[in-house]
Amino acid sequence: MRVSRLYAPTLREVPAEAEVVSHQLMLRAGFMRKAAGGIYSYLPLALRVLKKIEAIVREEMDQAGAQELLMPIVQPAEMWQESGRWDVYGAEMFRLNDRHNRNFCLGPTHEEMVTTLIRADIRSYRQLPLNVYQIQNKFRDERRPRFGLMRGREFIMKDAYSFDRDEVALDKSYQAMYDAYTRIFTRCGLNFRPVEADSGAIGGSGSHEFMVIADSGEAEIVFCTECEYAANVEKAELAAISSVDEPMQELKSVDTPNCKTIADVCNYLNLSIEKSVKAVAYTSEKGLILCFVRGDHEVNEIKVINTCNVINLEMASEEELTKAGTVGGYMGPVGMDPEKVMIVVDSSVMNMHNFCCGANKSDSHYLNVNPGRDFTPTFVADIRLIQETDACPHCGGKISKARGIEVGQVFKLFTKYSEALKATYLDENGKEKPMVMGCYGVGVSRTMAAAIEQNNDADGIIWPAAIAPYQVLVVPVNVKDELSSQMAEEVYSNLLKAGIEAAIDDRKERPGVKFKDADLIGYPVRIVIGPKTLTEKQIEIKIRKTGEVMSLPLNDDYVKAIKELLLKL
RNA sequence: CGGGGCGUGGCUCAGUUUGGUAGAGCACCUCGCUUGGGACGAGGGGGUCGCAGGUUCAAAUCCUGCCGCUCCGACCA
Repeated sequence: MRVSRLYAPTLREVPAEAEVVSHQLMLRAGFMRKAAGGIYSYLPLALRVLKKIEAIVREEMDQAGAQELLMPIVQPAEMWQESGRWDVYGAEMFRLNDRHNRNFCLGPTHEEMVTTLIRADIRSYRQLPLNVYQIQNKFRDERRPRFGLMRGREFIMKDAYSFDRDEVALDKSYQAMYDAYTRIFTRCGLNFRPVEADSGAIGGSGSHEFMVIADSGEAEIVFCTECEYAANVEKAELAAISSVDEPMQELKSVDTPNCKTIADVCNYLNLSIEKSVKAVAYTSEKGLILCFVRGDHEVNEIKVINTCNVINLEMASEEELTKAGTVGGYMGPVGMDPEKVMIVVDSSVMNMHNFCCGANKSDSHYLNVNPGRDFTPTFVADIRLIQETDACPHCGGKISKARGIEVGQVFKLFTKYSEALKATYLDENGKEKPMVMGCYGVGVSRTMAAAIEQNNDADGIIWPAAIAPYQVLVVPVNVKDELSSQMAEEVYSNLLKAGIEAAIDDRKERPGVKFKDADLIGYPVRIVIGPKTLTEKQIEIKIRKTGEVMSLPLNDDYVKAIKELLLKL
């Protein structure tokens, strides 16, 4: 590629709309341009990176026994109605009508499509297992598109779906995908970690997310410093904390004027925060949900959703609290009717004795509250968020927190869709059974952004060589200097002949401009050709990642040397 | 959806308080000069000031409504 012809307009200044570094750099380096909120055009450089990532994904998917196909983006409403998700999916689904006013959507995912496809063609256990995948644009009308490609409304995704005869076979398919994902992200040169993930209503140990470790990541993960355990904080399971046993004391009401937070109350009553219980109120389609955790703990909303088996969970309004006979800041389980309001109590709270909590009226708390005697929960469950002071749920070791960008997820669907959409097969006894499914996603465009998030410096992007748009840039320092120009062309052409993806900056620009753009775009290797080294019959090689500069003699060996160098980047 | 901020040439922004000729830097075009880390000089092109109403002799500026972008909270590759 000749940079003089390359459509990659670089910007000197950071566009005001970009907040995170990957977004800023992709705009500045001429990789993409915005069409609307969360919707972008990929310019040639970005497309090359995407194709590199896709090629790696394809190789590993094919290797793992999956077959590529391509399903429609425009999907009829009927199959979504059949699975029940047409109404559940809500505002996030891009919907449209055809000229006959029939309902369609732009595919946010393809479980319905693939299941209705497969059910028509697969009838026998002999045709299983089957794993199909596609790479395609997905559409989700996000509440809040942000961070450039990290959360777009249109994005590129690889989605795979496995069909097996039973759960044992699903485990094998799942493991094959898990291993393929590990290879994919390793080959992309990313620092990532698979973590246990919430699998929602489907339950079981059925999901892992692949997280690229980055401070700008939207997800929070915990990992053990002593064993292999790693999980999304949403998922991390916690055993009930036991408390020191002590005799029950008499329930007592105390005045706590203007003590609306747990810190206020403990301060005012001179009480240890571990002797207090705080409440968080939510509303859902099943009504009000009051959650109780120890004062120094936090509620994990995902766990609440799973425990109560609800879909929508929102913070309750003061009005709703009044109606339920309580008041914000002074909520407590004592005297609440578990028939009218869901009372969800964290299992650690059930081990506490003589604790303090709200009395459901202003400026008033109870002391010496005891589970069993003073209130009846609707549910007792692990509903709290893991904290860094907690022990590893697996080995009891010390845990640490980090942030991550979710670039992939593997998920056991079991028979959720095959039952809803009647995708069945006949086993060897002629018995009809639902296929056991799994689904596996890679955010391709997000992976590109994540790679930048993790690999950049003040000068620009530092592409891992495996996914760089071009691997080598040849820079003639001054195109008017005939010898430099000629030698640069020769080196460029030799690199191309050797199968190296090279570009040459043949623009009539000053060297500073070319160097700045080279760093910004992030070519892994830069070769500078100018009088300074040419007089010694050498070319200068600079490694973008390390800043290391070396000279190579201008003979037949330099192409080989560069090839070897690239393998190490 | 709720809450904040912002919409002025391609990009970054000034001008809005106090209404009166639309500006700067970068980018772009021409010429000259320059060439190892975003040079310099001269000349030039490009803006319905987000949109629609209103107030006024006069609106980028004041008023009303709408739209878009962005950040903070509930969702997810």
